[in-house]
Amino acid sequence: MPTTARTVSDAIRTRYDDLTRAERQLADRILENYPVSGLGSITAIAENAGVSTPTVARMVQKLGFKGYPEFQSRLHHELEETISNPIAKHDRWALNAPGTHILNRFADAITANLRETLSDLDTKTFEDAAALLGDRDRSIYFVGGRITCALAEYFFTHMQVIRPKTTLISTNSSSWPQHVLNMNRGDVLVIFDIRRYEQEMATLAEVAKSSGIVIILMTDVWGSPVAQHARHIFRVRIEAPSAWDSSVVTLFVVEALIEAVQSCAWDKTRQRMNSLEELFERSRLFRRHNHQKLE
Amino acid sequence: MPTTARTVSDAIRTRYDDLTRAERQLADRILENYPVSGLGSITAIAENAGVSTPTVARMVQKLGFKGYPEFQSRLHHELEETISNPIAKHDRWALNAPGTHILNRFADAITANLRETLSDLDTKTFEDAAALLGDRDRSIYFVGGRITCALAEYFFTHMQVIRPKTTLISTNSSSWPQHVLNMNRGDVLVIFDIRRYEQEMATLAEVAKSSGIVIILMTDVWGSPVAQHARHIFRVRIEAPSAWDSSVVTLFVVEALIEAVQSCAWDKTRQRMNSLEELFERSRLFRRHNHQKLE
DNA sequence: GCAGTTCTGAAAATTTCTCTTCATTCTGCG
DNA sequence: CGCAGAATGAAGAGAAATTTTCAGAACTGC
Repeated sequence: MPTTARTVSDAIRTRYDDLTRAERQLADRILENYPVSGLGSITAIAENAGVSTPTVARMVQKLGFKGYPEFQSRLHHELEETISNPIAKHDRWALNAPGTHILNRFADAITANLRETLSDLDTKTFEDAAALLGDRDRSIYFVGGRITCALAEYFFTHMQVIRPKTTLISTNSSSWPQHVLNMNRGDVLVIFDIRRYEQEMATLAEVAKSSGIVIILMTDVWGSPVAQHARHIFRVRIEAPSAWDSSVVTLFVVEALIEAVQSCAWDKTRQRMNSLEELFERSRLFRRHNHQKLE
Repeated sequence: MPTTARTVSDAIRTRYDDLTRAERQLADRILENYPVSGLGSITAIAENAGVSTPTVARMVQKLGFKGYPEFQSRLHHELEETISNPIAKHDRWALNAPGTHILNRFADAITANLRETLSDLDTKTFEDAAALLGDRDRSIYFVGGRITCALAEYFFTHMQVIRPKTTLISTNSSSWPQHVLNMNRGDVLVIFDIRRYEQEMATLAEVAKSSGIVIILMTDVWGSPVAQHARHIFRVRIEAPSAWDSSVVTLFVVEALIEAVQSCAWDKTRQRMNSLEELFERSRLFRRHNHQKLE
């Protein structure tokens, strides 16, 4: 056992750079369901990772173990420590932190939020919203509040790659009138409005709706005033053991929507992404100049 | 496998009366440290209980298993269920959608990412990073790439409320030199660099480090080139059933850090937040003007 | 492209594990 | 005490796992 690493996972990570392709594939698989993954025989672990047994044997030796049996016995000991420690039972996510550590409390809260949000979420709302966002005849606009503008931006950045006609509206409401002016009947406005609802956001929604704009709203369970103007509403749980609300589940919904839209019309998207790739490549060349100056 | 018993321990207990002296001694030993005791080979378990290997072989057959391997594999499965998080076992999150619906697949992937990230995360890294970010003597700078700049912005927006001397650096690298110029020894640079690592980011890190700037890096498990310059590294799992990587867990870490920093020096933070509240109130009044115009 | 190197898995060699046989030991009872 | 019957473990046969070898594949640098 290497003296530098305390656990097997440490050993794997510290030497990850030295591993070969097949070995990394194996290492990833082991870490994926750690430490249970190492329970079975060398054959089982190899098959599970889609590599040959010699690869496993070689890697564990590379990691500093005498052989697979020693590797496995280490794993057994770690497992034993995790299991026999009563706190370790279920409620510990970060293995080397107490159950009350902020990381563990946060993890509990977020999974609860995710579970509750999803069990409340109407699949039809999701499908319909995805279909709207995927409709290339409609322009899409994104707007968020002080905190949520980062989410709007994240959503926008991805959608911009996937399809044309996407616009990010600044959080600063003074720019809103001209945006509304540009919108056409049937266009889609994605609004993020979460606790500390901003009154102007409701006004924006009202005005937009009366111009025939379709509104998709991301909000919390208490419901923003925008709700009455929105066609599709995502009510997300945002409670966290923190002075702040959590945006993790909101981001989850955003990412799921991105994937839904993307897979909807993969062919169209693909070509667009390739073209963009090239452009990014070129702009990277541009930027290399700047970085010369930076040095 | 006996149909009556759900678990191995059940099987042992229901047939305990039929066991012989040596078998009971063995059974007791197995139950004593269940289910970890059955991790090793039949030889190990026999020695541990002070009986011979045939005794073990006979007993497991008596209990209804075909042989020791079957017995052991049952034990492994039980262990696996105990270890892995019960919430993650839900095969359906969104109740009215099939298990293969994108929402459910995403939820599975994200909880797996969360679990793996947290079990790999060194608590000390977390504490140390939080302490750095909470140190009001140091200026904090945030920078992200094309996708991750939204995360940097989210982090920045919160930290800005919590403490002074926070700066968001534009993704556009042409602005970087002047920022580096402004930084002082001991200042903190939070870098988001995830897959599709950007070379200039590594250059920025290198330059910053040589000026005595402390770097905190949020990256994926493959490791960005920035890693060699960073003092604290958060390796986050980002795999999702999508053409895109998931930033959900990264955002989780960010929020946990925000809360850790905030609770660190709550008194100082509180006063600052109150002052800010007032300012926001006033600016809201400003904005009401705009919205009058909007109508 | 090509030579040299590294990586990889099939297969054989080796070790270890599991199970069965069988002789020995133990237990209960007349 | 001695015997029948069950229980136990030593030893070996057989099975499975682990390691090593080696030849082909993949990659790298020129």
